[in-house]
Amino acid sequence: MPTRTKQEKPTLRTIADETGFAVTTVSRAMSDDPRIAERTRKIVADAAERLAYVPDRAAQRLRTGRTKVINVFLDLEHEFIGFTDELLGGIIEAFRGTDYAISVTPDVDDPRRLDAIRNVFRNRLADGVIITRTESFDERVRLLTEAGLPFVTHGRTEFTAPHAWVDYDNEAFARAAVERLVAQGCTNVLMVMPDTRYTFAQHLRYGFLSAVREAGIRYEIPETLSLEAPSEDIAAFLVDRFAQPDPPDGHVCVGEVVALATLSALFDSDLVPGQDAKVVAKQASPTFKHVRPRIETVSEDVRETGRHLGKLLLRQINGEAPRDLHALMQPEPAFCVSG
Amino acid sequence: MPTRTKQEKPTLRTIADETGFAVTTVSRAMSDDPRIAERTRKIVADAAERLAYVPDRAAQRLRTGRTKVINVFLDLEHEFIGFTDELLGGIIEAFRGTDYAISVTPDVDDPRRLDAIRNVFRNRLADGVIITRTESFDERVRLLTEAGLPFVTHGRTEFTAPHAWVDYDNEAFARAAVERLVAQGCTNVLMVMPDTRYTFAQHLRYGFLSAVREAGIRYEIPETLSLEAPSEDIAAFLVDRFAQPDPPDGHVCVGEVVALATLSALFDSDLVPGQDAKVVAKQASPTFKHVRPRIETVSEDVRETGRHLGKLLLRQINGEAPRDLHALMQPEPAFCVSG
DNA sequence: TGACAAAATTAAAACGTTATAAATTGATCA
DNA sequence: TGATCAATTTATAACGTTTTAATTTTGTCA
Repeated sequence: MPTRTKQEKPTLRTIADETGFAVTTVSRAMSDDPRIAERTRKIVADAAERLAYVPDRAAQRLRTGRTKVINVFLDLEHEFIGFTDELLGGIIEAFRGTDYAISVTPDVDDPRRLDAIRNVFRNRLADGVIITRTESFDERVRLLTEAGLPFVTHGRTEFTAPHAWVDYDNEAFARAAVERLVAQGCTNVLMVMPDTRYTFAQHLRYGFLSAVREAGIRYEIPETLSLEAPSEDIAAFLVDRFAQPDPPDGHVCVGEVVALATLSALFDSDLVPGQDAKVVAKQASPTFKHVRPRIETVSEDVRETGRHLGKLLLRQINGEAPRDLHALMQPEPAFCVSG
Repeated sequence: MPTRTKQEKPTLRTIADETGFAVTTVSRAMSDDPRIAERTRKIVADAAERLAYVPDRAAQRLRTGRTKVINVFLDLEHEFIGFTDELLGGIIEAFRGTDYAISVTPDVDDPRRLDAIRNVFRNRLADGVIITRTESFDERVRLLTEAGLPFVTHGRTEFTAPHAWVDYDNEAFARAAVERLVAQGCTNVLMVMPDTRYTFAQHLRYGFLSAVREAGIRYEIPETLSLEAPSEDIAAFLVDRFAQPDPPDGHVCVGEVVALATLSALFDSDLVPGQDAKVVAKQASPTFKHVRPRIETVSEDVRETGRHLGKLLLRQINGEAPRDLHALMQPEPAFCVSG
């Protein structure tokens, strides 16, 4: 048993007794309230420092209603390479130096997803929320807007009511990817699409189709397959496709997992990437550079995206209207248009 | 403005007024206290249901000192493939159904790392802690033990005082990997080691060396290089090595990133994996199966690891002594020895 | 019937903070 | 000198829960 006397955790009361001021005065002094004399604030600050006082979160939260917690809903079911790490890392970076805690909740893909959101504001679990994999008419957005809880979405919606969002310019990505394939002489390009309920599916499709039409080449979009399918299924589908006549000679890969699946399908079909078919992929993780044979990539800075998500949420919590809180991340040179 | 009247959030008080019982009685009834008559408990439960009552976390926390928060320290700096997602997913799964929130904090690799831990118990931020990348004599473990805060480590330590941990049997992994290389005829195997301060480095080394000696083959452990180095550096080192005489003909890769780096180095040196050199890698993500050419892998079930971390922490919070709270995850068949 | 214990309920205090309203102090002015 | 006002400080009351120590009600038995 250590000799060290079990000393009480210091509270405002402790400082009050120590300095002779009232608890109210100490509380005000701690928040640099101008009503408290400069000299008093100094005395209190010194005492607080000496006693290693830290305010009690629970008490503050009970009294003020502010939780100092941010809730992030993350997709922990689908396969990604480094996406979650980077996004979370960026979000956390944005809150560094503040006293916010980052709480993570799985964003399950079923009706319970709305209950999880309701739980947050019914139980006052967080001051702000970040959601990912946004859909065009996302029920979560509707719910959060109605509840008046600050939130930022990763991905846009098609609601008229404004809300804060951060998105990657997938239209520009798809366009750029097709253009690169065209430049390499492709005449029939394939892209596996995300489920149409996600807003970014529309952006991708638009960018893809307009670039394809502009170039006057053919394209394939597998209708029976989505980006959310198990990557084995995607690979199997492609192997099957490659065995049929007139296979695509170019691939736009919207993520690293589908890129790897595509490369494996080519390999397993005795086709050589870069020769029998060109591949352009969206790259989000640094690890991807080790993939061989090398393929062309268009990069997405996911960590920066996370940082924006956090920063915009913070601004909204601090009172800014969500109307202008947007950031559209640009492909390639990590350049970003921020509102 | 919605017509819906701003109705007050229901509290114990609301239920008390509604049912005619005292607040104390309602509180006890809600926690199924046997001192409260069965009939009363029913009445209160019904009222709570009808009013959609949820207890206020802040008030509970202030009163009881219990936060209902778990703090997970995560490495968000190093490159991984799917590791963080899976571990976090497993941890969250373990707490599903409880009302614990999972809070994530970056585990920075500098002196501040201890401040982050201190912050947790000085500020009563969590009821339990999970730490990763455990070192043989980890200061964080010392600190947490002294503070008496429940915690589980991912990775063992060499302290005599017992604490809860979950670990992967890296000794078995290294041994199995070498044996597989030997079976394929390798005579000079190379392994890039993690920094020696991490406990699992000792386990790897021991398994690796004993298997190598047993087989009577040669080995290489680059001394100037660690697993934590940027993966480009690892690839560059290997390319350089391959240009020198008597290159290794077998590789044990402790992770997917180093495996990709190794494969890229082979490719860039015009060597063919599986032919000029065999590669065995630890596989933790499902995505890795798309890597071509196929290499042999030994799998690690990271999600299951996360689940164990969470479950053991929960048991410890509920009063079990940490002495027997261990789980050693076995390679390959997702088999696990749990204490 | 009253006494007494057991069962059921309750009032009051406390956790540590902040907001409201009131009280004190000191300075200024007629 | 006393009145007035601004500058400081303070007592008190919440926030919503749980715990401690009472109090009331019910049931049992002589």
